[in-house]
Amino acid sequence: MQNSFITALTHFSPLSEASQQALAAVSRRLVLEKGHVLVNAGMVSDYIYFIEQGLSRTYYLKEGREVTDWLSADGEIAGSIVSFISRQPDQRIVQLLEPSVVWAVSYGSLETLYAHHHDLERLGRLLVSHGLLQLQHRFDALHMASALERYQGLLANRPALIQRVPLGMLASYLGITSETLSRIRAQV
Amino acid sequence: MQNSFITALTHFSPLSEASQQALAAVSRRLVLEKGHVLVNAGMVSDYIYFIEQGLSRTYYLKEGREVTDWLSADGEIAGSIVSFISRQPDQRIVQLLEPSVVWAVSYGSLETLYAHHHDLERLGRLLVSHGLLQLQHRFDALHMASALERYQGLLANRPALIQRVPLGMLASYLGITSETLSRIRAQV
DNA sequence: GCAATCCTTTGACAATTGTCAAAAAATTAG
DNA sequence: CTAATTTTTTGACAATTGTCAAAGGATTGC
Repeated sequence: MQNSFITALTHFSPLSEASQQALAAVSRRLVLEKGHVLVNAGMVSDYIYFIEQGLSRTYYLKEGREVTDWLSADGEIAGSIVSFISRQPDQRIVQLLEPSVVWAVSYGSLETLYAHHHDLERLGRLLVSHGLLQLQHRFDALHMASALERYQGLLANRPALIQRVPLGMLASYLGITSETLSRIRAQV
Repeated sequence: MQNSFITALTHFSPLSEASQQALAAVSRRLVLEKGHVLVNAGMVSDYIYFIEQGLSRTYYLKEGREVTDWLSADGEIAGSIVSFISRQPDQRIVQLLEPSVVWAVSYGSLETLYAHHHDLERLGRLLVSHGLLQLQHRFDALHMASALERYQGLLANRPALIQRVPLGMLASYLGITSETLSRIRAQV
């Protein structure tokens, strides 16, 4: 077991030596600068990313404004998940907010690996399940919650993001405006 | 291929005869009345359900009010997904809104099937992926959207629900109050 | 290091949505 | 079928949040 990416994955589910090597063979490690765009809008995203170190933001434009959909930091998965899974174009853009080290795996190579290695297919299922839990948790945090509750939830669950992500992006991540978040911050 | 449940699943991914039979052997078909509680709050949910016909609502209490988290109709999966996946207790309750015919499969039997049938593990991955897409779609529909936009989104995407689900439940499903939804309906 | 740019804060005000209460309508149970 | 219960609608008002504009800070690039 050689790299941080595969080490992190095996914490979800064990992998045979063969599977680890096959996965390592199709993963590429990228050292990228802040601002680099991992996925552009309007295309089918062919890659999924694992952030060894750094920070990415997934966002889209709604009525000319950027809406932050997701934030991924060290040890997490990043990408335009909807497009990657559905194999359809999507308007989401994925951009690095910090200089980052990421691992990239293509959809096609994953498909091949899944077909040949049951343990990787299982790992894939568990990773998607984990993603679903995370998304549901995020959904719950916004559902029927006030702007203050949303901010407090973020503070409780992902405090590091508050330091690392510009306020405007955090605001739309929470489904509120920058002005409202700025005022909440001033009060609390 | 004998039942509607397995037929629906094979539309996601093909299953060998052996897998189909193994799955059929652990699935139970239930004919239940309106109001029946499939999953109670505070416990680990051991079953996942497929609704052959009918309608279920997943909800929880927040400050004494019911918050509708999910609605599942004919041909869809129902249950307390968070608890089922995480194997942790959850406050969500799943209740039938109509007399329904559902198929139930236990977590334990699914685990066993996954371990022995790669094609079922793949199907599981694809089902969870599909669930993730649905949840993301629902999230997007509420993110940075007004009450009117949310209602119009529901009207566009799941018009049947508006006929079948009481207004109060639809309102909290959309993250708004009953009064607001009632007024939107009166205007549009 | 400094100018230019971008981001955040603050203010004034408007729009949206929530709250509480009561009436009207619909549904349920006997 | 009718009474009881629950749900939906409506009204009056309050609270929250959004919008626009401008000032103040911070960051970036040369």
